[in-house]
Amino acid sequence: MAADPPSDPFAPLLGYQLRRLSLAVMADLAEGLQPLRLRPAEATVLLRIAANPGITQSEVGRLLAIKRANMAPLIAGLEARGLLCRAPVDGRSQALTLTDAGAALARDAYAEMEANEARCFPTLPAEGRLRLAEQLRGAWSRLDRAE
Amino acid sequence: MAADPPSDPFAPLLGYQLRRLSLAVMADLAEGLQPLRLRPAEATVLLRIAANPGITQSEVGRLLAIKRANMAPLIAGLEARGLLCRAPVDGRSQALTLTDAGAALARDAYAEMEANEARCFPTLPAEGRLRLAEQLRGAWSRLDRAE
DNA sequence: TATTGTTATACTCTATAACTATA
DNA sequence: TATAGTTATAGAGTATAACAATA
Repeated sequence: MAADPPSDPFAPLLGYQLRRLSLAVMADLAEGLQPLRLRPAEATVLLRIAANPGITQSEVGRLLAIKRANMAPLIAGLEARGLLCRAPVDGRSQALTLTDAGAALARDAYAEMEANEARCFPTLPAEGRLRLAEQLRGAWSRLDRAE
Repeated sequence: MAADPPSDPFAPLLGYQLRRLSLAVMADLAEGLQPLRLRPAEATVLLRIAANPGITQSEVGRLLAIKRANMAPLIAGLEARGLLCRAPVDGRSQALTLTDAGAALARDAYAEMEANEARCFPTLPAEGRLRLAEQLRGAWSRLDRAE
């Protein structure tokens, strides 16, 4: 067996390293959300509605980069669990708001996300974390616009 | 319509921002690899074998975090296209090496990955890119070990 | 014409379980 | 017992196309 670790063609590739880290963080988050019976995508939808009561389904999709076609079953599932309500606003759009149960679950979900951050980035100070988050946000924002 | 953009609960969450950026970068890469008829996972396997001729299938999986069960059809597909060869090493393991066509395609794939990096991170200097890549690698390496 | 929401469907990657064969 | 490879299957997220209803 060779003692030398082989050269790694992916070491300098930010795209690859980003993906590996993102997958590891998501796996930790998915596990943490399991007791709440929420998948990561469902949790983000819940938090988005909590932050924007009355937002429409397609606007949630635009903000979270989830296609309309994929929003439909997501919202239907959350509604079936009594976590959110729909109220027609103009005949084709519906305003989404959380029920009390939905709001409570959203709070739990956010607490879990913060716990996930603490588990995954224990050494990074809060300041550096925020600055890095802003950099990442700027990068994908530019890319999404370029498409 | 409200003029104020709503508060963003995800702004400070590194996990969320990492995921959005990773998805945007991967989408760009997938598009760039399409002319080569390679999916991102196939390209990484090809590059890993190019860097480690004679590596076994399960070792590739370990290095790339791809489960054995998912490696099987991946390798079979690449072999069916004449991109790699298998040579038995001990009756249950097989050494993987690229054919000439596979090696040529791996070079093209790596060129595309570098082009992808240039498109996605145009402002980041090479030095900062490498330092960030190392940080990300350290982070997921720690997380993978903790599981 | 454009937008909202929906359904159907497919693709990519990941996950587990179970099996065979070999070490 | 542990490992290598395989098969089958399921889950999660994403993608496109097409449709009805509304603006």
